[in-house]
Amino acid sequence: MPEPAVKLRDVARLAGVHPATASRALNPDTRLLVSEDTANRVLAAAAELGYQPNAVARSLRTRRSHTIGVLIPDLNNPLFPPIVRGLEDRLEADGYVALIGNTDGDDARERRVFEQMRARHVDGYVLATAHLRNPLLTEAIRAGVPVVLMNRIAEDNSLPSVTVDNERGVRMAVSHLTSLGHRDIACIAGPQDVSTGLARYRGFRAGMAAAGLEVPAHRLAFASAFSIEEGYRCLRQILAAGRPCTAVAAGNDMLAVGCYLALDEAGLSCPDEMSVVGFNDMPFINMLRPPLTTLAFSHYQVGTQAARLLLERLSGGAGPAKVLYLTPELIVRGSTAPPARLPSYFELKKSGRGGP
Amino acid sequence: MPEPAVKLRDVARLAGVHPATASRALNPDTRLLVSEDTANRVLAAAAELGYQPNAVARSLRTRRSHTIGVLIPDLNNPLFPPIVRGLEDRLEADGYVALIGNTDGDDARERRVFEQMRARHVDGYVLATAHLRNPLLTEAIRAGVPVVLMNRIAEDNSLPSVTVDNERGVRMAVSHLTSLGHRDIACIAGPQDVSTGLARYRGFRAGMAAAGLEVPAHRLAFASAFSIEEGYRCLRQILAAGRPCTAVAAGNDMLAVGCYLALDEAGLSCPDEMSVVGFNDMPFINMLRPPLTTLAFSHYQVGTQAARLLLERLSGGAGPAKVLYLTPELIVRGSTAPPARLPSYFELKKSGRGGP
DNA sequence: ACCGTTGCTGCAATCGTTTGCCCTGAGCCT
DNA sequence: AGGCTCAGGGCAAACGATTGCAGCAACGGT
Repeated sequence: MPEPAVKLRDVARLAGVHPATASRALNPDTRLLVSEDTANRVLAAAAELGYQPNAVARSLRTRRSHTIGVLIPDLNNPLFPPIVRGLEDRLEADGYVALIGNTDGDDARERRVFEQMRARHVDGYVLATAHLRNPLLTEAIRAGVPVVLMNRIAEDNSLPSVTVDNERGVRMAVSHLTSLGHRDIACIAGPQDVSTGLARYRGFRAGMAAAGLEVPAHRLAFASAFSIEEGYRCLRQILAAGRPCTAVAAGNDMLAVGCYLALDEAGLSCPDEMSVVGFNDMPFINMLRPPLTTLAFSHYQVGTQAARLLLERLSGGAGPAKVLYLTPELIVRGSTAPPARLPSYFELKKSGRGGP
Repeated sequence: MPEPAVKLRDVARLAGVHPATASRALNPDTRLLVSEDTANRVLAAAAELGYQPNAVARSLRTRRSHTIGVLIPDLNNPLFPPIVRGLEDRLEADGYVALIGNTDGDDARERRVFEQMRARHVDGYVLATAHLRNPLLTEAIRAGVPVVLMNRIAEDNSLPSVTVDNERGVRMAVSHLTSLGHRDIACIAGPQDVSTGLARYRGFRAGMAAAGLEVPAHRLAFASAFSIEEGYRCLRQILAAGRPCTAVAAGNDMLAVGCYLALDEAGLSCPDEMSVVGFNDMPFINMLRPPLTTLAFSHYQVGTQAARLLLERLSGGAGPAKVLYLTPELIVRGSTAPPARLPSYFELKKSGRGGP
């Protein structure tokens, strides 16, 4: 027995006023248009009936759905849940809810989800999937819907975004490694068509240059995705080159985890024979053995800040797009140590250790 | 320059028909009410204009929002992202989207989120937060909104739900431990007011009974939440009792991770001095050292099945509530091994090892 | 005493779709 | 030929809120 929902009409009737008046009394912005006396009567009536405005009807009339579309690559990536939590918590405070869409890095799927959201008239988008050049962006802008970028930024800084200072982070990582005594440092760079991949790679080159170190091609690999598999593949590739190195800077923690697998397979121990440093300080990454040295920033805050930027736009704030950079913090854990005094593992390998 | 959205009226005009006719032509269920000829004209017009129906207006009229409210304790718990993905993927196939709400195990917050969703007229709920007795349940049912339970079940099986066979899983775990030679097995049980906590504890008792083993009170601890902290606290408590045991069955993987911390602190090695088994096979749990022996089931499938059950209800399927039990699979990894031949660590402890 | 102002409230249109109902014309049967 | 059914499609009323406009009192100023 579904109970009939109480609507504005009922509240108005109980308060003895016209629905229009009730509407004004209920909305804080228009409350001053009605006398305090009737406003109170309406409020009381609404409370008594347990009135909940019909969000759908309201959206239709006001053309605001109080819904935000959030596009992320994959919720299963542990980086995203805290970010999403931050977003949702902040949005909720302003009466908005988030619609989460996973794109799996697939352009077609991204477009589908985007359209779905558009049909539901989301008031704005938060994108964590933006490639450096992304047709969706121009499309959304043309439709007049505010967009905020998270974690990644647009080529020309033309959109509000919140991200971590990636370049600086990797420079910190490199400087940590060199101060431990490493000179032969490999790099597994992320995809170069997203801003994080690019900026971190630039950070690596800058850090190495600042230390006066070379970056030979055989110590460099480009992952096609920020995934464990790619990290594994890339480190294998570097090891296969047969030239010694004592540390590797990975484009993010997932790639670093892939490195762990490749090291295991090669029978190399971390950090004794190879130091590894990641980026992101994902949840649970500190539970690995060895716990990963990485660059941390508040994921939750990325979410709340992105929400803040978007809410600003939604409430009419115009002006130039703000780009927020969070400062990363180097968290030194067990995966980095001074380079071994032992003969390089490449020598050991030749003498039969290290397995297939 | 926001471009004006194309609406049904425009399509109708282009096709030279009345909006009502266009509506019927566009809806596959009513298409047979218009001649094939006009239907095609309408379809063509819609395609040409890139018509996207206004979901809000439709919802208002049809009283179906094609939105599902999903309540989970915390997205940050790695168990949930795959479940949510399963849900979303399955729902999307039927044109539904999910609204995710995190309750943080807080009743007040749960109620707020629930109301929020009700105001948005969600067509159904999927709850992963259900306590054995939950006022929200009766409320939703009274409002005539279908509800499906995930991961946990209702006291009396009165609601459709999908869960893993918890009791059986833990019996498998216990039998694995006993077959390794363990006899002194501790248990860290989860909260007893949720079905998972209760069923797994029952499974433990059943498994021990089947093996003819005792469960003394000092080898039993009840966690107040499925958290790392509680796991840590509980194992500490058991170790503090000073009575030997060689294995511990934890109520889920989070509790097991807490056990790892307690063992580290006590200077005990896993699995040499203490075997640990978890439940859930959370993402990344296999990356720990040692990799955790645990009970696996497809989280993704929990989501898809829950979605399926709900969609069934939404399309009018009545009948008794189905309760789906997935079969767990024991994944043996490095955290379990035969009990040590060494003198019990409790002896070692007395002789000064094992820290403060 | 009259007029303008101000403060409150009601009226009705509107947002974009869906759907019950009615109308029209064609086809068919007797 | 008349009356029947029936398919096809238009009309208009919803769904439940918001909001421009107008009415209407009370009030104050000259």
